[in-house]
Amino acid sequence: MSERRSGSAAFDRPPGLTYNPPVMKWIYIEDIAAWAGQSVEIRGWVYNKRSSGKVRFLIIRDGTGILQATHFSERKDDPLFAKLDGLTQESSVIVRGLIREDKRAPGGFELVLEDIDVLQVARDYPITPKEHSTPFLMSNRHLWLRSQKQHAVLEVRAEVIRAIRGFFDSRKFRLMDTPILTPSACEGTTTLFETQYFDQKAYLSQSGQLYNEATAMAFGKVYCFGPTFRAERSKTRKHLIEFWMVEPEVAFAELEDIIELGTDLVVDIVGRVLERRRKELEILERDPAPLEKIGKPFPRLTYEQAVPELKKRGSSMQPGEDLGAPEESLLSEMFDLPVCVTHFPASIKAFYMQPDPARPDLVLGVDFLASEGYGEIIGGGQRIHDPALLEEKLREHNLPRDPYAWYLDLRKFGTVPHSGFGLGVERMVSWMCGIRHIRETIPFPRLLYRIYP
RNA sequence: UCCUCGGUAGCUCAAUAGGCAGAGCGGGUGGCUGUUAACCACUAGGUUGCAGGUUCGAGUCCUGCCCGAGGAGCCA
Repeated sequence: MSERRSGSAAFDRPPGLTYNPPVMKWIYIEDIAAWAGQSVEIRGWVYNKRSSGKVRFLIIRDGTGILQATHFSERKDDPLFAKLDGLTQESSVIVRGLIREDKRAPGGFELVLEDIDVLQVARDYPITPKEHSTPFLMSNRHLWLRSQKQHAVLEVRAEVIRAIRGFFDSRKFRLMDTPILTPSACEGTTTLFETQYFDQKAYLSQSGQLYNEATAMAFGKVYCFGPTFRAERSKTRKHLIEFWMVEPEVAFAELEDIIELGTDLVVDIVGRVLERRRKELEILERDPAPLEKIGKPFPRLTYEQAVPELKKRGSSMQPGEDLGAPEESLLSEMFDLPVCVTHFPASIKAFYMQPDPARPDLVLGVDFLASEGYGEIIGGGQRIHDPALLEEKLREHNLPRDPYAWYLDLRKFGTVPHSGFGLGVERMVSWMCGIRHIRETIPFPRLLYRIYP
């Protein structure tokens, strides 16, 4: 240990009050392979430690990876031993030493300790390297994020989001952010969070679609990507109260165009995750084989084709009813690929959906059901472009005309057929990761009975 | 909102038929020269979710409440 070189006079001061210029290069663990044979500095937290007489193993994480640091000494009173033995799980440290390739070390590289600065010895970290219950971990979500599996899920999430943005940006879609505070319901069916907007009521957005329709008429092809809020008392593994959704909208596009767009998007995301997040899938013990089968085209069924197939497989649903959770599972068991279900009865869908010209009782909508039973990942379709028909549907659904005046304007000034859909980011991530419960696919999930932390 | 299940040490759980509330992990102390959720020994740690009831005696049985989980409906 060299007091001067490491600037370790800071040991006894509160961290953050002094800055000691690094003498060794500060690197991240994810870049470790490039530094083999050199002495470097790693700044991170103690993940675990082990010891055996005159050897100490310190497992360090720095947010980008995990690295084993080692120290040997013949002397029982070795000053580094004293420091190492005082460390606890999640203590913050700066370690310096030589990077060496070693097959016995997890990850293939280890750091031979030369020096360590202890920023803080953490006391009583609640998450131990044994099993815990989900409620306990959820109450400690702010700390749970540090563990390897949660880390891997959120790396995949970041990759899915990069893939989505890359997909639309490269196809020259314009990103048009839609408002979160809105004056009224988008669809009028689901429950909205109400809030005060100075002297009037406002609602948290449950979809950017209606505004997307306006920006699509201004920019041709657009997408919005943001948080969405549903005040539904749903309590299942597929639902979050606050979730992220990407919604493209394309002027002049019809149902077929949007099905192709959705298919391309899903194939692109899956390919990207397989290409860049193999390591994370491995940590999550997610078998990549089912994902490797994903390619164009996806199997298609109309609602009316699906109903008898479902009955054959034991469903008790009545014609005219919407697909329930058991129906979703049955359909996804039929194929190795996501399934597109189209042409639903108008009665079970939103007011703005375009009726099928051949069958006015059906609408040109599409739901994409992920394979392996991960449920609906995309919902969308073609929107009504005829002004008179839209007015009629508003009346049928008992919706007030005034709040929709601007929406009706879109059909008044150069109306065109147009289509779009919404893709739920968390459902996509849970499918990619093979995680059954959606609550682990977002850093801080909002659930029916949980808003802490 | 409805149905089902659960709440015992900081955490994960056990406790025969109603009869002295226990173990592992984590913490502390000591040991071990290559550990991989290391291991071994010792040690501290309890308002059994809350309120009431039955009983000589309640973690266990009864009533009410609180909290949570799984599922349904709704959807991405």
